[in-house]
Amino acid sequence: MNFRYFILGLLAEQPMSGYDIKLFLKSLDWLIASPSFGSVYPTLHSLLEDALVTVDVVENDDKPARKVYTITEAGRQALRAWIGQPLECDISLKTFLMRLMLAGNLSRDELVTYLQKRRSQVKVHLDALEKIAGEHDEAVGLGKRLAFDFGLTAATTEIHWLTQTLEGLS
Amino acid sequence: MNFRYFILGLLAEQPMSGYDIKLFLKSLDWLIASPSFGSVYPTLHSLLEDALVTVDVVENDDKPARKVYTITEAGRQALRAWIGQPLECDISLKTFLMRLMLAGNLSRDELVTYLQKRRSQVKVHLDALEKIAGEHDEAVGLGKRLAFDFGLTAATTEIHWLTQTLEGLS
DNA sequence: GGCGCCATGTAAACCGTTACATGATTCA
DNA sequence: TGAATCATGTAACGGTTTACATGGCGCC
Repeated sequence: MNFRYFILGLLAEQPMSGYDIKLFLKSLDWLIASPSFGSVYPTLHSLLEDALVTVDVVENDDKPARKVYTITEAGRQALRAWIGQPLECDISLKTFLMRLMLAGNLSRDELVTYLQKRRSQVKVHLDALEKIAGEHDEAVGLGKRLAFDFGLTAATTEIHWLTQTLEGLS
Repeated sequence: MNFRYFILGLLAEQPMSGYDIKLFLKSLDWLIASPSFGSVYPTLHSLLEDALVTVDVVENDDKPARKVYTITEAGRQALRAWIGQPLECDISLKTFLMRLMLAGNLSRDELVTYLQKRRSQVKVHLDALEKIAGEHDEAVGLGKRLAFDFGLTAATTEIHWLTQTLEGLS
């Protein structure tokens, strides 16, 4: 949801310009989401104002100058605080993946806990979906039936993936 | 994304109050998304203003009065226009599922075309993901590797589901 | 010359959330 | 008495998109 910390997290791995960030995010469009330039640049300005990043203007002879942003120590601290905060009942897939991408800032144990928590949350929603899919059962329109079926498949797959990933991690 | 037409689509199946809609959407929270009351009621007012729905105030003795909204012929027309419009490069999973849920307004052929288009779009994104996952391969952080892996699994599963569903439909 | 890419930025509009207000009923 | 559910609504706020503006380079 909030790209602010995701962008900060990307800068924690390597300094980037707003254009770089936008391009990378565009390649993740399907997986996560791609904010527009009109969202990326102001976010960067805001991070700069809060001293979580610094800028270096890199001049190029043939290409326009680039503003490369680098994370500061305060930025790393803020990032750790954001990543460390509990998952609540958040469960948005996009947020899960954004945080997962920044798992480099997590210890192995923290990552395991994160994935386990996600798994239990998906399980809750799978059970809930099974229940309402059972209630609506017949009579309900074809579209709803298909959508419920897709949800069941997606949730089951995610739980399976989480279990396998957790096994690979231990 | 835009709940306006999704809500209109739900009303096409049966008249509902804002509260009913919110409850149903809440049960779909994980699968699609659940707009708040502060979003549902104004949307309903807007639909009413555009004469796409009508209201009936149903008084109850023990419970508060409910405002039950019913779709009009103009509303059905607007809904058909929305559903009929091409998918562009939209591909947001939520939008796909919202439209899928309203498939009752589609002919069998249109539904098949819709699912086929979705499948080809997911395939494009699967290929793109495989490419960037291959590029980043080693060196890239654990988090990114996991996220890419999840994306690959999710996309593969969706394509598989679409293929099976299409087979079941013919 | 025109198109597309690189690169940055701003302002208005849009859509949604959060937080509030109201008020009746039921249950502990 | 207080909390929870039912039921509707408004206003401020926030994040994002859309649409614009700028400007140089390389290619056909």
